[in-house]
Amino acid sequence: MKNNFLQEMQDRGYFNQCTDFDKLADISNKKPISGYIGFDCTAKSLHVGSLLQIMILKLMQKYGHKPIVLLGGGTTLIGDPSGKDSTRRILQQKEIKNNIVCIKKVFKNILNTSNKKVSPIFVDNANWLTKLKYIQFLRDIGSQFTINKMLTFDSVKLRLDREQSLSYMEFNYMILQAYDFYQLFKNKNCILQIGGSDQWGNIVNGVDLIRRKLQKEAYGLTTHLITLSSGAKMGKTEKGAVWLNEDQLSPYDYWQFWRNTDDNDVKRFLNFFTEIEPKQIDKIFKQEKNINNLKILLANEATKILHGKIASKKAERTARDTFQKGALSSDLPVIKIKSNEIKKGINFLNFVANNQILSSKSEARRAIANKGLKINDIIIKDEKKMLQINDFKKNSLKLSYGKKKHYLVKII
RNA sequence: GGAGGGGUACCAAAGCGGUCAAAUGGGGCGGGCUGUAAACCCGUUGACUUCGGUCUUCGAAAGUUCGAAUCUUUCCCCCUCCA
Repeated sequence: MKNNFLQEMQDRGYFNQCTDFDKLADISNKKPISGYIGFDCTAKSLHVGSLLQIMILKLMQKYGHKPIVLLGGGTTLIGDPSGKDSTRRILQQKEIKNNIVCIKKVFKNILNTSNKKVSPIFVDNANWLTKLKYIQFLRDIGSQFTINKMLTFDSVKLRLDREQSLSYMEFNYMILQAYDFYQLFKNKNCILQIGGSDQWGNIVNGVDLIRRKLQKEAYGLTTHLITLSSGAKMGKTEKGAVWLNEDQLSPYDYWQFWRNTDDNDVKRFLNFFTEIEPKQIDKIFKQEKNINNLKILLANEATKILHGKIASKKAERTARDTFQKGALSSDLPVIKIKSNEIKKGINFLNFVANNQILSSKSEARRAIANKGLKINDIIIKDEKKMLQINDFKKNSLKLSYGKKKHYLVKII
């Protein structure tokens, strides 16, 4: 059985496994379906680790299916033990609510919200989970699960094998996730749950629960977890985690993240994180031999999806100006200083520490000792340096920390 | 509830009265090489400093001592076995 949506899932390398591939293909050939993916709300923004999942929601839209975005306001109160060594910090409900508001923005940027047929539905499982009655829930839902089976799931087993504690609270996570699927199946006619391969157990539990309680078939599908060629964890820039929200990571830094992709990951990432057709990607790879041009393509396309065409172009231009021409570019982060202060001279160490370029004066001293700080591409050697008016050209100077972090200092 | 083991920097893990701001490895950061890549090599990794030092840190608090991550007491937390 062939289905365009699932075919592209495979072509792009998203697809890992499915509870019943053929039947799912059959159903989605006949009519548009609804599918959901759950997202954690532990931070104010998602990061690239979640981007693959969002791309899948986008792909559903492409083929006319309806994506449901489940923001786990309820499950985040508990914390998913999958793949974690220790219990996470427990967040307050208020904090989670705020996180949800912030996280939603990204989905609105990336997904198609104008076409009513495929525009995403947002749900928050706090709406039903926080209203559960304990005894009733145990009788209705808890009775459907056996501890024997639950103990065999990796999320539980690995923790126990490594002799790390797993609280009863976390142990319940998989039941709640199964219950989510059950709720969405009943109320939103959602027949599919998608997740990373580490979610397989949780997803299967949901499918089982639906079968037992409703005698109906739901489907689960998982994606490969992204690994880097280097084996490192994906999602780091010069400035830390790769957040998707613009206020946490600028479009320029986001662009830079993709620009710095490992050679061996470029092709996979073009498939994963752009909308260029897989066949087209093959063709481009045959034509373009300069890997750096392909990285620029990746950066442009990926940034376009999240921040839009204009921001993407601007980031590319800034990168070209700073790296290739060594010139000042207006899109670099700007630090403003007052003209009367600069006339007196500003202690450079203080300046660098106070503007969050480095976290302390000691660190700044070290950076100078390691030849890491530059003004207008000239290495600073003297830690007692004072910033002076003659360091500036036309009221501005380029301050660099390392090779990739640049700032524009302006006199106002 | 009983018996034992343990809590050290971002993580893992040594140290068990002074030479400890604390070995080593990983991670991070900077430099070199290069292609804004990988690999590799070098440096660095508490804060402040007039570069002489000073201050804060080894689960928490109190104490012994000229001197404590190291010894004592109390408390908190984690793990294993038994009940």
